[in-house]
Amino acid sequence: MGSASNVAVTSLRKLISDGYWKPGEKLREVQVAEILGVSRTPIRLAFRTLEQEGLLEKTGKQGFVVREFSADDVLCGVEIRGVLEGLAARRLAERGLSARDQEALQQCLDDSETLFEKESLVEEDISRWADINSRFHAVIVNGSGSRTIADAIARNNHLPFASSDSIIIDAAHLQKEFRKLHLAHQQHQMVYQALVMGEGTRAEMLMREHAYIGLRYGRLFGLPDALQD
Amino acid sequence: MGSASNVAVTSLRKLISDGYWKPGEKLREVQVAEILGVSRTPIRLAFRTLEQEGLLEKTGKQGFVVREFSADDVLCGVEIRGVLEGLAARRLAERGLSARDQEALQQCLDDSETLFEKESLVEEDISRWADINSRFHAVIVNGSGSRTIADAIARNNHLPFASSDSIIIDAAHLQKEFRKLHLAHQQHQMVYQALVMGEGTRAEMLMREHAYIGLRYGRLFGLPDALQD
DNA sequence: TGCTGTTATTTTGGATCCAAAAATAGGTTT
DNA sequence: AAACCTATTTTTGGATCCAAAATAACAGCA
Repeated sequence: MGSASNVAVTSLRKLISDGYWKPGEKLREVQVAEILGVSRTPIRLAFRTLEQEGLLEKTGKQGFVVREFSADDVLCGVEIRGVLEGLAARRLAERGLSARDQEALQQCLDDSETLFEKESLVEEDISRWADINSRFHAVIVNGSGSRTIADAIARNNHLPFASSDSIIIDAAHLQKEFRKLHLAHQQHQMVYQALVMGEGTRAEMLMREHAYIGLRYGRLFGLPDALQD
Repeated sequence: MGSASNVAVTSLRKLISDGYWKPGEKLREVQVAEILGVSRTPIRLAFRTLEQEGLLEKTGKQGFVVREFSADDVLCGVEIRGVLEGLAARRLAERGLSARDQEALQQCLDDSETLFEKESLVEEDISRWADINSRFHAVIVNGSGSRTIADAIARNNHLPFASSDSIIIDAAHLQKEFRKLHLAHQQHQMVYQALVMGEGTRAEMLMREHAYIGLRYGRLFGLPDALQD
């Protein structure tokens, strides 16, 4: 188990994402300390980290409040991920894929291929897809070969709606979601093609476009309908 | 004057950028506390902030060390700014400039126009240009209308070589630098044209290209010669 | 000499304490 | 009823204290 301070960061991130406090609501150090069963010190450290991540912000007055996000912020978070992952993909294509990377990506495509052989999905397929998707993006991000780029993407991913992992699927309508996930898979295939052919500009463009598919699952964030489908 | 903790962040940022500690060198809390004349508490808070900004990193062992940057990291920092400011410019062009924004940009262009009417620059012109350049970029970043994008750019700018303000001019060769700054000015003009005409894609592309001009002054960061001119 | 296990010292992480700043409540005046 | 000033309570920021972890120093041994 990690230090109390690191635990505080992750626990707080979850509490905030789960809506324990309303947007704009102030967090009192003593209250948070009691909830997590630690003293104020690790909480104060955690507040600084969460502030940098963009989940908290200083008020004009005193203390920190949970950051309020608009539908446009959600769109921007996704677009930021698009341009950054696009940058990573372009670099990967231009430097050339290692055999290891190419295999890993191929494996992702094979895995999702078997997933989509059926006509529809069952609930547990969702987590299978989440895993495949996560691996695919990780290869590209790390494949940029730049820690600076990877860090920038990681920072942006702290916004709970911006990460490529944050695709939320409506389990009640698996039939409808099938088409959408299948499209995501096809986009992965196209990106893969561009990467192995060393077409950096095309890989970048495809990754930028691919980012928007996350928005299609953004109903929970109050996106206008026009952006949803 | 701000709180001791905020002072610690800015003071530490400067100390690190000035090379007080070598890259990879460990920072001891008590030592830093003595240097800045405060207790360990604000230092510990500052370390967290600086870690998020990317100037410090946790070692595998214990404590924080100053992050070491490669020439490629410098390139990536600049490219990241390019895609993010490009995103901001595209949004600004697509939503349309306010009269206020258009005036502010026009004023920047007018100011630099008078700067480049002469055949060469004197030393104080450099700070004049730095101010103009800073204002120009600020209008575009804020013009995106998205705090999320502005924050992402601000975070990236914490890398001391990535900010658009970090153009370093060799005062010993003002004659040679003249051409480079003049090119930057011409790029500003092109960006302005694209913005007022509402050509988002072109504005984005021009901003991305414009970012690279910072690299031309990157000698101090050990960039390979091929990237310099 | 080189290696390993043990002890001593340093350094960090968390809790507590205290003072200063800020928010709140209450009462007064207009 | 609204604005203003004051007093009380709350909350934060910084310093200090203590324990645990980690690093460094050291002795014993192959």
